[in-house]
Amino acid sequence: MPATIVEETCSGAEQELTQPAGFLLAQLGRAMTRRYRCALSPIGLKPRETHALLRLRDGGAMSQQALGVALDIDASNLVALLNDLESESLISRRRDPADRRRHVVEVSKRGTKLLSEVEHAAAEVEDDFFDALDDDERVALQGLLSRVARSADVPSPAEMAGEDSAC
Amino acid sequence: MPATIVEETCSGAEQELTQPAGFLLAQLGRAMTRRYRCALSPIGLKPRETHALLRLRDGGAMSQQALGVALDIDASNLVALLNDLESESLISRRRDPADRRRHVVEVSKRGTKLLSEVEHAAAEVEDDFFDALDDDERVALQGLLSRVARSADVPSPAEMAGEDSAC
DNA sequence: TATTGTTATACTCTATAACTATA
DNA sequence: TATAGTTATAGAGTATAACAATA
Repeated sequence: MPATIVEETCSGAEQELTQPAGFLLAQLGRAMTRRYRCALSPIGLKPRETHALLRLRDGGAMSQQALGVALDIDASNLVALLNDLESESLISRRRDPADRRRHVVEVSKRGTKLLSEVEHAAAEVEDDFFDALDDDERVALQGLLSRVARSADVPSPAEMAGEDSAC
Repeated sequence: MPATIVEETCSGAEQELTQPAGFLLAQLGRAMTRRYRCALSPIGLKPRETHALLRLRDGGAMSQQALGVALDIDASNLVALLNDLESESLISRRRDPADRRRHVVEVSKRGTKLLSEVEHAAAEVEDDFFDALDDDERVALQGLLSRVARSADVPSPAEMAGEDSAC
């Protein structure tokens, strides 16, 4: 029996293959989202909705545009997301009296209460996902990612209109 | 005039808001994928396809299942992806004589040649994305992410069938 | 004229189940 | 019976353009 192929296909164990950090990041991000979705679905929230609630609670009330930039989600897609949250009374939208084009978005009391339940589930997912890292390493990772996020500033598809480069 | 709201909504600059590492990871992964797509589209490759080619070149020929696990992509979705790559002669599929159920996937010569072009573009994207980090920090990030990837072992949606937990 | 939010739409990605051929 | 690959399909996510209200 040709052990060669068996070893190749079944290897799995310890391939020290170094893949580009970008692809690794993209892949882990997807895996993380999948786990969030799994853990949050019984509560009735999607990962993105949860992230929005967290951001609104910790960042305070803000316009939809500001929230969109913060979550790196397109403004048009944010509308539907907020509609869902609003229909369940987890957030509120009100016109900004200073600029009536704007909607000021805010977490409701009900949303805040739900967040405590959600936060526990989410923290559990993260704790499991980052199991290989000790506390110091998790802080280090968090710091590195935060700096990347702040610098990359995530041009967000909308903000790239009118540039000479493609896309 | 209510300066409160103006400051809140327009802040932008330096909010030291610490978001959960998981959501940060998911968000950056999406942003990274978007940039890959932008940079790779003129070449005619999608991020996932590029990742697959890289993995096949660096990991050697393997079965579709093994590739699916490596890329954390569902086996059924992998089929279409490989069909596209094969139709452009970038990879080849051949039956494994030892187990005729399996397809051994391999990068073609043409695929390898294309990869050198692609790698340059991808590296440029990454270099720009991780601009805030110096070389040591990039290595550190890569190491942390690699360890997470290896430990989390990414259960991949398919592998979770038959467990008592939901999802 | 530019910006905020909205709607509609097309496109991609992901998840699920059922089928086949091999084992 | 179980596994590798395939197909089909529904669902979630994403990108794009056009529009109304307001600045």
